[in-house]
Amino acid sequence: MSVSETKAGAVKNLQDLADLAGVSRATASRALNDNPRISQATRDKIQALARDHGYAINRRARDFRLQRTGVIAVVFMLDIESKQHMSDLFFLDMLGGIADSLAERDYDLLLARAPVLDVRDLNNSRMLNQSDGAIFIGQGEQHEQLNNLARQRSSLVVWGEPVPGKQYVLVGSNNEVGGYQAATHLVAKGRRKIAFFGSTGNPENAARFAGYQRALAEHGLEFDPALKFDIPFDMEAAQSAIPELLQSSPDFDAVMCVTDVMAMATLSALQHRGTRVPEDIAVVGYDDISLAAYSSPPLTTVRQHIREAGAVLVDSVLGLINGNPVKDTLLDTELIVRRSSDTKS
Amino acid sequence: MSVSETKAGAVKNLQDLADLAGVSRATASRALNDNPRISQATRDKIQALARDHGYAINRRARDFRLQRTGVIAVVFMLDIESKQHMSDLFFLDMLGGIADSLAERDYDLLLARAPVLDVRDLNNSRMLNQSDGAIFIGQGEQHEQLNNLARQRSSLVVWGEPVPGKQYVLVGSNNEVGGYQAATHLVAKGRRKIAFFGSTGNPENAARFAGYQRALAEHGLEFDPALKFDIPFDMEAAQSAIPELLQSSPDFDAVMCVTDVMAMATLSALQHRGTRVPEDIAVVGYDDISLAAYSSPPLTTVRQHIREAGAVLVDSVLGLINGNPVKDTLLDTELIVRRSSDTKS
DNA sequence: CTGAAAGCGCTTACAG
DNA sequence: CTGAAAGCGCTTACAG
Repeated sequence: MSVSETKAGAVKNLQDLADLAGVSRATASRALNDNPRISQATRDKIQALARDHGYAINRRARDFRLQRTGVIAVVFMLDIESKQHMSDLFFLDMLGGIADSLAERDYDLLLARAPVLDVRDLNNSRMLNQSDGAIFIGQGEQHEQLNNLARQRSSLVVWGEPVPGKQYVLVGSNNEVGGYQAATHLVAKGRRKIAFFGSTGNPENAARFAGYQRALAEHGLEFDPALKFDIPFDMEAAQSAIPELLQSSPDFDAVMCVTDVMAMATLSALQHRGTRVPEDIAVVGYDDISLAAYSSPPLTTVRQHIREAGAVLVDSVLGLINGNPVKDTLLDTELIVRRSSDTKS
Repeated sequence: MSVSETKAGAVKNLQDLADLAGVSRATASRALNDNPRISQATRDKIQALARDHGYAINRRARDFRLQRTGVIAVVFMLDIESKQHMSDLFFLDMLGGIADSLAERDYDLLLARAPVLDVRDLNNSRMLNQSDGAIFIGQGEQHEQLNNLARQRSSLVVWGEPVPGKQYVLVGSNNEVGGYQAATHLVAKGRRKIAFFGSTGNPENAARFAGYQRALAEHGLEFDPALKFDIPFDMEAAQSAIPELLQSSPDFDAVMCVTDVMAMATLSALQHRGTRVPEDIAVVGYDDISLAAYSSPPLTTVRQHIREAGAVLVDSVLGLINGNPVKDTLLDTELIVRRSSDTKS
């Protein structure tokens, strides 16, 4: 028993802990890291001491010493022309999935500071220089810039659509099949004039559109270019564009939207002009964001397995960091039928 | 992430830059930080050199040396009983506001790893020990635990409702007034039987409820306890609870919901059973999340100025870190009238 | 106005 | 099995 057992000396760093245990800093460090070179007895004793005194290794110092940052940057690529927002709910759901996976692996998440207009600006930015790796969500219209980045930096993973000539590791879901599933479902429900809402300026949407066209062709329906509408991502713009379009456009009996958020804006606009959904016009979205089940009516949509996607993105970027070979991943999509396309749901 | 060394002498640290400029590391450091003790000429020269060679101060090392982390932790307090999710859109909007403000101030954002059940668990966690300050969103039912934390750690700000005896800096909006605005609006629209949807287990909702009661009283309406419904935050549970409640409950001609997300679930349930909104039942939400304008019908709601709130939270926590006196802030709420309560909107 | 030196809290090759 | 020492990239009191 020492003279005074008061917790006079708070254990604030490794040196304090080593002093307390009567060993060197080196030994204390190894013991805490369970290095087998240290005797089991010593390890136990030091670990117990750390626990009792509420000491935990200072991770920033550790990372600094190990020349890693412990940080993964997450960059949301926004479609410039269409003013897509970070508040797109799909992005936010995705962010949650990534955050959880990173936390499990003991990495921090650094959020992109601002909408990135040009990836080149990132090259010397703090964001990329001071993270161990980066996850880009969406390719936007910057495929080439991403390729350049990938050539210079090793640990970079992109969520999106595999485009020819890409030089980065890609994780995505099968957009062509997703588009095909949505359109095929509408055809099966007896719809014949199926509109397509959304810009196809980025690879993901272009693939969804290709799937839509394939579905029409396979079912003997002719694609009518007048039924393809370039709706902006931006909710505000979409909200004003959609009613206008509904007024002047040829008739259709179904709409396939390129995101759920756009589909919800469409529902609102349709119902406001007295159109019944799904009786008059069926509506299908894309993503299956968490709110899709709770719109009125609940939204039929193509589910992207977002949480799983987050986990795969994290696994992939950490694989690259650790120098492992990492392959592309394409996740399956899944049609979720709800009342917006099916009175019986 | 390391940049591949194409240039012969890549400037990767302060020493390299100093060598290039023919000065000491100390001078280079001071020059980059625009220290007036260094001659203007030297400062200009070194800063230009840094720019030309793509060198930026390694912020991790700098933070480490300065014994700060450059990180603010953001912790979302979830209402346990009612299984509130982080995906509540209000939280996500708030997160965006905080992220932007922190980025402007050159701080990183560390996201809470998991739903926090008991704040005490955080006390020795990495999250709090290795950040310069923390922002808690919502008090949940853990007011006391927050008080304990605040006594031990200085730089802590809470978003929520001012409750008596709190020992932490608080930022919030005026929930009592918000509730009052919502209910008063419904009364003004001629509604007489106004239901209240939501759990009042946390201080914010309790205040909204108090405002609702005050509005009824001031307008000579009697509060009917049968019209107060304890709806869970959890969307899934809410979705199943609401239809049930609609079936067995006394009649009402309006509903005030404690969040927009709940209001959207209510819209969906009401319309599914054939109730017209707002003709039969008017619905009012709370928060004005970005999707509120795009539901069908668009949602009347009490706006919390979320982006501004994020900025104030960040200013407050940075104020505490810098040792400045920081006062509580109560932001105003604003009634936003849309079609869910007003056919003429 | 500038520099040499110490040190933030760790880890690890090297030596014993 | 354990320790002394170097060093990650910076900043700053101290000295000149």
